[in-house]
Amino acid sequence: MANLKDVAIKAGVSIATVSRVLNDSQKVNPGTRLKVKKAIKALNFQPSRVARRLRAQSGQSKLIGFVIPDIQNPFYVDVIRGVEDMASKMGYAIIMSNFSQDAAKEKLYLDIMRSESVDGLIVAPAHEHDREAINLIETGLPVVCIDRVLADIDVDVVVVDNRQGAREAIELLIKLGHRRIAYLSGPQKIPTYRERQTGYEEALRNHNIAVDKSLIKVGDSTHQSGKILTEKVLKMSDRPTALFAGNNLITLGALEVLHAHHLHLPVDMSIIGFDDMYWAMSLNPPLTAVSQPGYEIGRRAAEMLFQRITDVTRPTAKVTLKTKLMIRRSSGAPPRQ
Amino acid sequence: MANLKDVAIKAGVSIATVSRVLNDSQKVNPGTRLKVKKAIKALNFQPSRVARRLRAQSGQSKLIGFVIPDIQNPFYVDVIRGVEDMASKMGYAIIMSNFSQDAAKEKLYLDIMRSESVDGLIVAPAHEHDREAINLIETGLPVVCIDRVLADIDVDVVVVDNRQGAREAIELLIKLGHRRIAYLSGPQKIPTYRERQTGYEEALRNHNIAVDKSLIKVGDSTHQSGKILTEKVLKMSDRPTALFAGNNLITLGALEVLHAHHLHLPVDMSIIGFDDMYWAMSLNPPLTAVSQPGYEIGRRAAEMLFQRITDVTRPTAKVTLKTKLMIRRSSGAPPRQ
DNA sequence: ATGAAAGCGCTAACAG
DNA sequence: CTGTTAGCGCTTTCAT
Repeated sequence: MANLKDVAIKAGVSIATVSRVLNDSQKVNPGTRLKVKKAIKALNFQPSRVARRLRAQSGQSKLIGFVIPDIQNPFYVDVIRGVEDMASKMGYAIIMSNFSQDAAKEKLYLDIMRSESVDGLIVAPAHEHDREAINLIETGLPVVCIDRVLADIDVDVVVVDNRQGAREAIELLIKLGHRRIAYLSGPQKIPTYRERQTGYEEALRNHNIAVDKSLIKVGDSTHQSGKILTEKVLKMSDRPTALFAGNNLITLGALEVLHAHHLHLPVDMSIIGFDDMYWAMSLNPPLTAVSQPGYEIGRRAAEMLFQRITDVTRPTAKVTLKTKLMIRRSSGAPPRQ
Repeated sequence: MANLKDVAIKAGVSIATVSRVLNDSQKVNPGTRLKVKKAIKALNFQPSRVARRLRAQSGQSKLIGFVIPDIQNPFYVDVIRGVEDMASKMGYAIIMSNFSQDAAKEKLYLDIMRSESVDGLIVAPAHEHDREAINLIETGLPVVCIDRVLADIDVDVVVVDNRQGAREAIELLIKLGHRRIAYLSGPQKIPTYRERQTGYEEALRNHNIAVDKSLIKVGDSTHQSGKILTEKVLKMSDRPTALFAGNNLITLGALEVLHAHHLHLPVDMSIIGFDDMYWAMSLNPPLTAVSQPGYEIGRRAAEMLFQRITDVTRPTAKVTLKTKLMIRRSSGAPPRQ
């Protein structure tokens, strides 16, 4: 690969001059500039981002990192697109890593990001006491958390109103006549699932329906877990008439089991999922879902990160985005009596 | 961030010694090693990958890049996981970028990868004459192509037997009694779609069914395109009895339209999709699909890349993986007469 | 307007 | 076994 020196020689100038035209800083004689540009093109020269970053002070690398909890979850894919669009608009490059909910990998990638001298990082902490994330923030690196908050530390964050989103979903089911509604939850240590549960319980209480703890099934946030929890629900003697799934992977798992049991949705069982998917209408019946604005979350997070990189001292902010209940057919009609 | 020098001072040794314990190269006095390790921990020191990479000769960065055509497509998500698992097993870090089928972005990210001094790159070329990809390979950077081959250039590649996969799918439909089968294709300039079409036509010819060009609908590789093409098919006066969708996004779009028209699958219309998804069983009816081993493609591609990085002169190889027809209910029973 | 040179953090060759 | 030192490719004073 050609370097500055090669270009300088070819153009008959010093490397400083080449660097100047590269960054079109200061005054460079138009003639010289042209010569240099020609040399750059001729050599197919690309400045090394690595050398640049080594030289640059923090905040000037034009590089951010994004550490993704689970790339199999379409929600994060939306977030990625949002981050990316915003970043490319601002002239930033992104490096992303997926840690598949594996704590060791999370640490590994967080370390890599740090040692890649990123200007800042977007992180979805594993849970609210995520030591890795906290340590990282304490080093002073600009960080924006998404999806999940962190306890005991002040940090920029963009989240969604999980409680409200869940409540609306449950209220729809109640309005439709359901009284026994199961909640298929992800791990309780993840705050989002607790918040969704709070919304679930609130809706029930508001309508004078006692919360039956046996209807709250807790697993992890995977497709597989959705299957297991749904099987459990179907085995119950006083089976609920509706399901509220804690995330989209759980929803998909639940649907698989429901279909396998040849249940007719929504008549035999109603279901609402947390997280919409662009292909929710390809499901049969089309899925009623609490839509999180994943793209917007990504966009806002990137935006906040750039602001913090520019001004490290600005007060931290918490942005809470609204969910939207997408009413389709899976929530359906009143339950059979 | 602490650097080598800080650690050296703290441990009372030279930076060379610190570097040695870091790379546990050569002999270092166990006592000294301990002191250094202690200093490293105390300062929470992390060697800069940037500086390391600047210093390293090509092939020693322990960093590979992966440029993804469309992260919304679950197929690539599987590939990512395969690449990642293999890479982390081999001690490589990955940087990935998604270009959302946007040629300008593809070039941008390819350039960034190059200027990040990656040791090698995994690429799914936009099409077989993708200039960017070809230029890149010509610079001598180790590259492995996946999913799509490149014309006129010798490069390592791992693909799938698209022709065979498509043929099996169509043969199943024929066996089920279908005679009029539509193919919802992605862009013809992408070789995979042409290969799938060849398989489609072969199956038809093998069973003495004339190929009706009006049944081959060409769009792009998106969900939206799947919807449009399916609407077209449904408007045909001599509507086909089965659909073969060119990729999973197209499949999902097709399903959405089919359900919207209240068609009963597979009785009113049978469908087989190219590309399986882990939630194909969550669809109703469960989707019959040609499963591409995405994870395995990623694993193999990473493996080949590491081999090429180690030995640039080895002859290039083409790995062709088999697809597997996952017969579920959407392909269904014979068509109504 | 341009060039010379220092130095970002690290590794490796060489000396001791 | 350990220290000294020369760069890797670039940006940025400081001179000219």
